Amino acid sequence: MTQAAQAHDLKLTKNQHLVLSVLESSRQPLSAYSILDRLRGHGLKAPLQVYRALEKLLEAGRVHRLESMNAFVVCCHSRHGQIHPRITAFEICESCGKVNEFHDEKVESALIQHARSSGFKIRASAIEVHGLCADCH
Amino acid sequence: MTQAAQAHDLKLTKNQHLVLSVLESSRQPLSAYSILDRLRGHGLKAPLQVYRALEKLLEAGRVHRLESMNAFVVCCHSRHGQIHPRITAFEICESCGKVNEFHDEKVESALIQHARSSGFKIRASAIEVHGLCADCH
DNA sequence: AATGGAAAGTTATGTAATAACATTATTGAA
DNA sequence: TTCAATAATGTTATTACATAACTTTCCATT
Repeated sequence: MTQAAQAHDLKLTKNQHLVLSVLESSRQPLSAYSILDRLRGHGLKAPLQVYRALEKLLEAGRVHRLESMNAFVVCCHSRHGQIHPRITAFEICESCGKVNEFHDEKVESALIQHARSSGFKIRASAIEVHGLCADCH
Repeated sequence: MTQAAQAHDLKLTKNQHLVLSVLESSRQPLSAYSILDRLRGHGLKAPLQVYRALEKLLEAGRVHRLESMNAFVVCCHSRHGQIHPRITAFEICESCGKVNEFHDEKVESALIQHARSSGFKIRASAIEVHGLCADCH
């Protein structure tokens, strides 16, 4: 990710703004198609319009993709222009659907250390834990 | 996962055996459809035949699903009847496609500790690191 | 042999993502 | 301002991934 791409004050285009708004107002991760459904009233008609917006929002660090769900969530640092930690992890509640994004120093250093010892060069990671959140069990 | 499902000496059905064989003979993870393609010569015709076999193999702990790739790999403990560690992680090479399954005590305890502190009850996890393996960089 | 449950077969459909190409907006330098 | 370059958008079609619903076959047990 480039510096420019990390800047959170980049102007969003119309579609990017629409998609981000939908994600921000959702309490759960949304699939691209369910985002599309919510935006048909705003003139969006095709999956690509959503996927292209998501691509830019991902590059800009404003949303995350949950690989194990084929779904997207806003990044908890999306506002504020914070520097985003390197390794992001998610706790995903199978009951209420809520997602807790977190950054754990120990998880990160353990993965980095393991990579170093096996000669692996990390470029991206997907760390997704499924289960029940505190409210649901 | 039940005890019975963990037993590795369970007899496999014809389709389960075919699917497992294909995965074992592949140096890379395979999608369900590419498994199907390789088994058309053996009479398989429909995706469901593969997905059903995969479902059983996953339950039995003989293969893993890579969520970030929509693909499947044999479990490195598939033979041997070993007890499978709780938390499994993968280093996936973006150049040669090879997957390194590993079980890291520090990663596991960090995730468990974080879950405990946030009141989250872990049921499953997907930990997939993408990058370049030692051979490729 | 009868039967009950698991596996397999088959067709259709649902969901996720991208290809290919045409058009419109924006930007930035001459 | 004008024009070229780049980015974004729109549109249609297609590919890839996964499951629903229902039928038939297989096989262990009575």
